[in-house]
Amino acid sequence: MEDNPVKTRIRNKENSKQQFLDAVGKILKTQGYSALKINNIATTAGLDKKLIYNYFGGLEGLLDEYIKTQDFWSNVKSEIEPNEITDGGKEFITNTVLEQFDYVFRNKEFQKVLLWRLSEPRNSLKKLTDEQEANGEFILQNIMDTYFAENSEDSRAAMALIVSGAYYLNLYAEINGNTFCGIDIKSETGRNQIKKAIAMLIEQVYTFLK
Amino acid sequence: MEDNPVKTRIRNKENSKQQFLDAVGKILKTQGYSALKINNIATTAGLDKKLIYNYFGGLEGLLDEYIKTQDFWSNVKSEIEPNEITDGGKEFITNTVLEQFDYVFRNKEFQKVLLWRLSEPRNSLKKLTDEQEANGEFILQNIMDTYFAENSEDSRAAMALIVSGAYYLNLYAEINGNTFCGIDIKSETGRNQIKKAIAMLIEQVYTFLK
DNA sequence: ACACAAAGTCACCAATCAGTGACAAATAAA
DNA sequence: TTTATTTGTCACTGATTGGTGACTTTGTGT
Repeated sequence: MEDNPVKTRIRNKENSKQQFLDAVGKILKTQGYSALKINNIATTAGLDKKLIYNYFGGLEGLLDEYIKTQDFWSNVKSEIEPNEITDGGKEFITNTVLEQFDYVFRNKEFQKVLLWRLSEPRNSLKKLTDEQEANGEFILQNIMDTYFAENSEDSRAAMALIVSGAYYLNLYAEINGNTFCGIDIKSETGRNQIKKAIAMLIEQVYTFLK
Repeated sequence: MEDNPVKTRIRNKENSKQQFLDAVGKILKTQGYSALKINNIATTAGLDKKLIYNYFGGLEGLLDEYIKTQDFWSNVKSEIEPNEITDGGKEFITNTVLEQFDYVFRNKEFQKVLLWRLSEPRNSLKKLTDEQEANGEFILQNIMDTYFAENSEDSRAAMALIVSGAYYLNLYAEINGNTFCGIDIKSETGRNQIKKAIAMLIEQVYTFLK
């Protein structure tokens, strides 16, 4: 057994800061962004709320710091070499969207961040969004635009719809929704149907808009 | 000018109930569902919060009652006669989805209800969802399924993605987001691109899955 | 005019919230 | 060991929240 009758805690600023950041993630995942109150966070972190003011300048600073540390689109900015693409990126993009579809499904924290972004105006969320766009723009310009040429705008709009749909269906299925168009989004078979449709729609975009 | 030095209000229960329901809609539209506090609603309605308890049994009852009165899918359950359909419903469905895309864009209250539904588990929201599904099922069964036959599941999955995308893009554009895949969803030109893509994708579904 | 019920207001309570100053405990420097 | 700084706790304030009992005002029926 441990040797401290009176529980003593190692004091470390960076460590404590991380505990607050972790608490934010945990609360977000389990209770949603509306539960991100300063008392709740302090209790979850097991530290005093005063430290949030000392270390982050308040709740806003802590939340912004948390958002800054997040990176949910790492799979999108995978080190791809445009030269190696021979099919206009069809396979790469299909795989990326399918991966993202499953990733959103698995990662509840990401779901809540997406929801948070749809719900509350906030500079750091806006910045997160801009960074995501910047990542996507790389793929769009270097891979899709060169392939679709004068149809690139149409292809972008189609991709926007498909990717958005993949996001929405996962958020929808999580709360208050089981089926969409009669498809059970949380079931294995339902998800496979959606995935098949994603691949099919992208395929159609590539053939029709060429 | 009015004749009352001391402002006297006509006392009417049904009238007051409606004022509360209107207040809920107004707050939802302007501040989002998280601002639906009992004090806020009472102030907005210009009545005492006690009446919310008297008339609706509390905040929950009022919110449930509000949700019950909403019907955002009236254009979907338009009186359509399956017999009159000759193209498998392609034109009808395309128009319906395009209408819905613009309707969500215009109707901020509907946007907030959609967001609410994605955010908070609630029986009345679940019921609203089920009713929407039931409406959609009519179209799916009587129009699409007969046309797509053995491909009906694939067609449903594709429609789910397209409709979901139309919802998500509007929610996305409203808060923290300007562009998605480089398309400005709130601009006239951007929306036309999305609409073109919606029509194109549905067209492709109809030709490819037949 | 009167009584009575319905409609509505108000003052109050308890719980929860953000924020802060005073203090205690641990660590590092001397 | 002593001193000083950092790290952390605690108790308190003031504002906001949901909820309720006692009250006043209005309308209605006799």
